[in-house]
Amino acid sequence: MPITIREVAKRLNLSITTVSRALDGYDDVAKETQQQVIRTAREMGYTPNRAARQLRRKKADTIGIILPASAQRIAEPFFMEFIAGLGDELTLQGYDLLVANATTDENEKDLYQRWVGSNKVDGLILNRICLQDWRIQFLSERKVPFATLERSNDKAKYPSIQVDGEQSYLELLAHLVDNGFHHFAYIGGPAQLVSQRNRLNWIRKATKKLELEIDPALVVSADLTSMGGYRAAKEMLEFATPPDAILCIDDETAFGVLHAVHEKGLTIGSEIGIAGFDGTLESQHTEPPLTTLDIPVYDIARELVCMVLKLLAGHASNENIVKIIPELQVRGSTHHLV
Amino acid sequence: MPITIREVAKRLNLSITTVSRALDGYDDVAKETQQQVIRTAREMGYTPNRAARQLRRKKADTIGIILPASAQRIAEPFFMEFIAGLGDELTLQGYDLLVANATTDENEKDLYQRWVGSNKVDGLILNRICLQDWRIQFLSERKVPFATLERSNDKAKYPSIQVDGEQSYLELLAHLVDNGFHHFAYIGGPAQLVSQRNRLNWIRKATKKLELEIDPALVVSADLTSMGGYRAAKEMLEFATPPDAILCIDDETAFGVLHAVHEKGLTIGSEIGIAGFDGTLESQHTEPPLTTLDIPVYDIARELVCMVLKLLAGHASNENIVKIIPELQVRGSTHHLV
DNA sequence: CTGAAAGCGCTTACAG
DNA sequence: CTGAAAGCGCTTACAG
Repeated sequence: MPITIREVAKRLNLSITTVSRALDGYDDVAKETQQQVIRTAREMGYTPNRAARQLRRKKADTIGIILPASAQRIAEPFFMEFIAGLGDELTLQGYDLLVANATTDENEKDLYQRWVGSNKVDGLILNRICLQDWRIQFLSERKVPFATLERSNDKAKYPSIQVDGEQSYLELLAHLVDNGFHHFAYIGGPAQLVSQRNRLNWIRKATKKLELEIDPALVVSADLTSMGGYRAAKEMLEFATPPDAILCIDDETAFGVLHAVHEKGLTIGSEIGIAGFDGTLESQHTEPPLTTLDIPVYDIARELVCMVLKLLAGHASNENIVKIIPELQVRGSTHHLV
Repeated sequence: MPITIREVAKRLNLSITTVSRALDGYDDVAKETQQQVIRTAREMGYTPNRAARQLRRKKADTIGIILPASAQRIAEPFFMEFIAGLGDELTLQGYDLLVANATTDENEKDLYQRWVGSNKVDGLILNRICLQDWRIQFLSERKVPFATLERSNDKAKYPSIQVDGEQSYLELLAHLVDNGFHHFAYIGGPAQLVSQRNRLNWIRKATKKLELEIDPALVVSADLTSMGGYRAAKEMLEFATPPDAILCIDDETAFGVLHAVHEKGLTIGSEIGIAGFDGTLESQHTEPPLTTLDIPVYDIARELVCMVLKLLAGHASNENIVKIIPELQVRGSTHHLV
């Protein structure tokens, strides 16, 4: 039943061509006609049919994000802020956000294929990038615009935001040393993740620079969930020489670590230090509040949207790389208030 | 460049009519023809163009959710789990989820108008229902299928899930009393919210039944954010007779309360009790873990999806109301381990 | 400045 | 069992 352009045209005794052009603001329409068309369309409650417009323009006015199967749940704070940022910026720019949560790897491929093949989205946002990432190859081949958080090793050209944490980790480790911590552990994620490789590298560089040792037995991989962090911490706290500082690949992992350490009965901030990464909103409200390397997740998401939309508009270099430097947020989990 | 039905037809020397019907599984197509069509389509990587199909069928295969302007951020744990549930169930059923985050009330109305007017979505999911809710009237008038979490006072007919916490609050309060707490506070949300009215009612009923008093000065309204909970708690902890137990409208509010109480230096679980509502994943990992009235947010979301899809399929009573009884999760925030 | 017409890629009565 | 044709609601050369 929605009103169509034809009905608006009939009411005004105009052709649908003129109505269409008036609404789109073409300048070859008489000012007065345009005014009338716009007013009447509004009065009648006309909204252009999306499907028709899409079919004609071959554009969906929609950007998609497919959460990787490896993510347990969208429900993690990081994703929440990320999606909020995407949604806000897209809405602002008149686009829509299509979200899917892949359940299995197969299902994930399927989703990409369907969305791209059926023109459901004009572009995509990717995160949790892997060192070799089939998604990047798939989309590049098909020339579908996309932007990513972190870059893979693939040779393709695409805009992205890249986290540069070398200096930040140096600051974090120096801070920990200042507060009397020496015996470091790192709880990371799957080895194929770019962020895992980078963060571990930065930690190694920083420890070398500060002339610290890091026990290989204390460098472990969890799965970016608080449950994973909990289990990993549980285990290493029973070692003969347990760590006195635990660095985590992200805040979510750190939440689980906090829990495990509380259970162990250690005083966080003095007996043991814990640090996360991301600076999620939740990290402010843990007990004690979590020291973390803060990246502006919400703004990163918005920037990624801008990158893709620029690609769509055609006025953008394909190789736009924005660097983000994490900011050390010192909170109670790594230092002792005297 | 995507493959169209025409190209598949040409390759097989068939008409597009036959190809279309073969793919849709009509039974008036020769078995063998059908097999061939399906195989060839797959080989060629054919995916039906969504816009064309939508235009023809007048169906978008998409369900939408517009997060109310009142929600500060999608980034809250509740929304995350909710959206995860919606997304998972929809993907399973071959539908897509369209998400928008309204920024202002105006913008919110606008979004509803656009999505409905332009046929972008076949149905909607609503939450944060108000006692009088214009969204429900708007959608009912236009006969757009929707399902809600909580019911408004409007007379419209629509499927919904309703939380019934009367008994649960009685259990919670009895538990608190058993643990030596008497002086209750409630930090709620805006008065127009159905959940605010209900939860406060249940608390009043329970206190009456248990012959407890509740100081009117300790019944306050925050805004369903942890910051709001933090501020409200900060304030009431300075009262001449502060509460020794704080009930919160949701977990998010409780997170802020925990923070404020930690700052005050009180021992949570013995000196003061704190309880939330929702049973979000995060509530397990606070310090101490948060006692809460747990509702299965993820499953509720999936059920709401099923309700709307049934409405779309035409085989559903419009007045399907499912009741959910919150389950008391006793954790460290309200009791003292001896 | 305005309109008649083609066509985007499908689905679906209708005819054979 | 298969195909020719209409039409979903737009946009956009093209003609006037």
